[in-house]
Amino acid sequence: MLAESIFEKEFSKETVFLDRNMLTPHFIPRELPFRQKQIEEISTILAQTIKGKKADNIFIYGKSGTGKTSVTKKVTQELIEFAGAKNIPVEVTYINCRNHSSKYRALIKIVKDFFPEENFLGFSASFIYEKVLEFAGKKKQLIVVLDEVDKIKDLDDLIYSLNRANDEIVNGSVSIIGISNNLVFKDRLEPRTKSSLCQHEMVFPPYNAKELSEIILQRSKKAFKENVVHESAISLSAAIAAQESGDARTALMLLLRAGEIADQRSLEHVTDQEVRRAKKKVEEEIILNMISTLPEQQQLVLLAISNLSLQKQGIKTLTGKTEEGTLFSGEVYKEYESIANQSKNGPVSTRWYREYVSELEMYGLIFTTNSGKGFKGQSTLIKLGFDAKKIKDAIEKEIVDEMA
DNA sequence: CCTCCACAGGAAGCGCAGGAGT
DNA sequence: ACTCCTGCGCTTCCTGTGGAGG
Repeated sequence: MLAESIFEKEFSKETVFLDRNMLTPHFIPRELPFRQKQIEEISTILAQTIKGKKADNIFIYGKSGTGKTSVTKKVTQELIEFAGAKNIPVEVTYINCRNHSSKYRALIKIVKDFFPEENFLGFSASFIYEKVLEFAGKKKQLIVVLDEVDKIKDLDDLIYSLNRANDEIVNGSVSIIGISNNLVFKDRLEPRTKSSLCQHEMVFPPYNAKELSEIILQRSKKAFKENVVHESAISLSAAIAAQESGDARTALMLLLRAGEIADQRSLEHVTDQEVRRAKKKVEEEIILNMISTLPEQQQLVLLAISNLSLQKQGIKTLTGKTEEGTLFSGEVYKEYESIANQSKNGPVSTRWYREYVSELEMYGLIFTTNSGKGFKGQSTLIKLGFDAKKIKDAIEKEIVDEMA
């Protein structure tokens, strides 16, 4: 088929969406339901900056998809707008620490935001620090948002430096907002870092099913064409997400995928059937993603398990019935051994193989039970958690990629 | 009952990479 | 630039468990 005709076909294709961006994680809605309290709290604290004072540092904790980032971005955005209109020097810089995972990289990101035309890569840490001081020293109130703050390796240093800035500049200030979904990480910090970062601590609770369905209802009104999405599809998405995590992102992702499935099948409506299909698809995506991040040897173990699952009928118990897809630990190791012998690093020892197996179980990729009575000796019975063919394909593709 | 088999899982230690100290 | 240290992935060794078979 000619490219042109593909474009034409895609272009004229009927779609259930008005604006699918409304359902993606990057989108920040104007209204953030059920977060009024948190918005007020943060606004009150940050309001100090428009009076020319330093705001307290804030530490925000909550599981993923509870609106931490959205609330923070929204509040700071409004702060900037307000300050801009009144000509008050307030600046906000947002840093996702996953991409800027050290003090040095975070500082670079800060100065780059303030001096966009200059390039600072390669300059010494102290020089960059001076640049931050220079900028804040012009009677500026800086707010530094550190999202996924637990990803920073030398966080103690970074917090210390940013705080020290407040002593060295007279008319400006530097305030920090730290965001994390990992609560235990702050116990590893130095006490003074902790007390400084946590001047105000806030917890964002997960949404319940009712809240979730209201949230996604609101968004789906703008994301989809009118009367396309059935009410039951909304409540099902909310129920699934609430049950799993209370995570708004999951709920929206389900609805987005459900819409895409409807488009693919040229359906005019999104019903709970599409949501169920979407759930399966999202789950598969997560699993395949998980597999691709597994260490190579562990992938081989998993490959051995899926190979045998496809070949064998199962094992027989003493009572005579066959256990579908269940494998002995020993035979899996033999299969793994022969696969691994063909790869550049040989197989690991049986001891370590057992560790791999129990790890795979922790990830939920396989199920294991102790053989207990009915079998020779004591062994682990292994069963694959998902479709063997799909897992096999995924791993084999992964291995080919690594060779290339 | 004893021994062998087939495995589970703890303890110790080894080699290595990467960060800290100097 | 050098050593020193430490965590990590892994092997080796070992003790324990429980059915199978003599």
